[in-house]
Amino acid sequence: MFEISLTGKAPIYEQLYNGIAGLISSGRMQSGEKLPPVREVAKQLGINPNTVQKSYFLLEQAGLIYSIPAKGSYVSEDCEAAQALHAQALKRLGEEMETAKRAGITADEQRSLAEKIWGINTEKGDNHD
Amino acid sequence: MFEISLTGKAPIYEQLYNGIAGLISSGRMQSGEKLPPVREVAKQLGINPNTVQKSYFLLEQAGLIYSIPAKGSYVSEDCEAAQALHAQALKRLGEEMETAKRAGITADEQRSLAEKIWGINTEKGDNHD
Amino acid sequence: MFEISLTGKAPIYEQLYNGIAGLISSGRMQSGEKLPPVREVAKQLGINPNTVQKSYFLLEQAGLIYSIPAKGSYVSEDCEAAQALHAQALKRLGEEMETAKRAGITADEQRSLAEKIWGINTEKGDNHD
Amino acid sequence: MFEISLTGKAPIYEQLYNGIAGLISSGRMQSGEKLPPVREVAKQLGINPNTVQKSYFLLEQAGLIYSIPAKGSYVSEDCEAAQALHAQALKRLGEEMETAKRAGITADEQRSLAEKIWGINTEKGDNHD
DNA sequence: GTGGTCTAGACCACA
DNA sequence: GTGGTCTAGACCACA
Repeated sequence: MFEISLTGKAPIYEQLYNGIAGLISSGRMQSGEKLPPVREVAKQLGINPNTVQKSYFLLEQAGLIYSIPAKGSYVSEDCEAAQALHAQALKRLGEEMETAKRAGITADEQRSLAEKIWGINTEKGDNHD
Repeated sequence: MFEISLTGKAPIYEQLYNGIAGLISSGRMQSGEKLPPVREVAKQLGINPNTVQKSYFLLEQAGLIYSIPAKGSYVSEDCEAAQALHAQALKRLGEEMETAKRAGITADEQRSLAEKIWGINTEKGDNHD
Repeated sequence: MFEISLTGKAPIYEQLYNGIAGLISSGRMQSGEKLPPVREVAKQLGINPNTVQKSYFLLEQAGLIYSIPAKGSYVSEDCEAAQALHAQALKRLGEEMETAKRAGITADEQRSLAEKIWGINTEKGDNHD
Repeated sequence: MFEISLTGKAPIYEQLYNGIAGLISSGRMQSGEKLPPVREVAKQLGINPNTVQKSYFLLEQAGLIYSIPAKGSYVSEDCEAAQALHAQALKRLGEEMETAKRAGITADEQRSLAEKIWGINTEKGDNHD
């Protein structure tokens, strides 16, 4: 369902938050789609329902989902929140690139990395415009 | 001298470590160059000398600096450590790009960001605008 | 017909109760007027008939409406209940004003707000601008 | 220190949040002022530290305070958040007034209430302008 | 069954 | 001592 790493440094609730937020902002979860119940996620991931609850709570606060007690949680129709999230992801990537540059990563290294991740990156004569 | 954020989530000693490591791996601090004394850094940043000490200790462990008791700490001549650091920065950038992609950042957005940071990527003969 | 918010924090039955109670205490629903049938309200609002039933039950308990089995529900002639409701609304507004004051809302801000909602407060002879 | 009602309907963490937020937005807690430690508040109020933690967490998220692990929590210097809070309190008061009006509260009743709470409300010839 | 709140209590990194 | 995370488990209102 969702993926988390229990050994990683990032708190579980944050991993879950980011994972779900990513699914929403990238369109892999659609507006109105129902999220799995708190307790089920907890059972599947082998973590405490409280931890899942925290993630859902934060997602709701961010406007990405809405919860109806006794019914369930659903992806929000509000696309403002998703757009804000996208802007935030962009900002973060920019900051990380700054850090990388400061650490001596060259443009070539960056570009080669990006190609691996996003696929061939329109190097020469492709008219992607 | 160095920059840290007291309110940020990252521990102070880690921020300091990363900051200095970046200066070294990117060549802005040269081999043999003397680092400012622990106590001075602490006073300037308004933090506990123990915290600075921890950062220096970790930098020494990583092979990036060496300390001569009663003299001071110096940037290491050993370039292995710097290379390892460089590899690590690359890895981290890769991970962040993965995360960004998962969050819906497109190749185009990434490229445009990279160009702002590293300047136009026209190292060889590619004329991609 | 009536308005409710499924995503809001307040329980549906409470929203419905308050909405109808407001219509009665403000005179927009008259004594003896027939309320729409439980099932119809439920269908229109897309909620469970039990939930509507609960609201009607509470309205009846409060003396604001009365139900005749197999005929329907009607706004009560009893004005005691409506008066009690009015007193309750007053009390609530007072509490909210206390909260607002504690949050730093000034008398001026309050007054300007009230004027927007109730219209210019110039009932008697006061010429305060 | 702070006040909460264990019998009220509003969740404890929310009462605490609102109480502290009010102190900040109304200027009774100053920028940079230290908040009492989570555990101490919990002990004084006879509630669980987790509940206090939740309030502090939300206050930090709202930008009203910032927490430095192992040091403490402090009122934020950022006045944007406090302004947003003020705007929010205004909005809420407006909504409550709308509700009150819908429930049949008259302008006179409202004004008389406001006078009790904010003090004499510049009715006639006072030149508060 | 569902989301939400809360307690009791453990543990962690950090200062 | 401090904020922060997490578990285990209880209980609630509501649908």
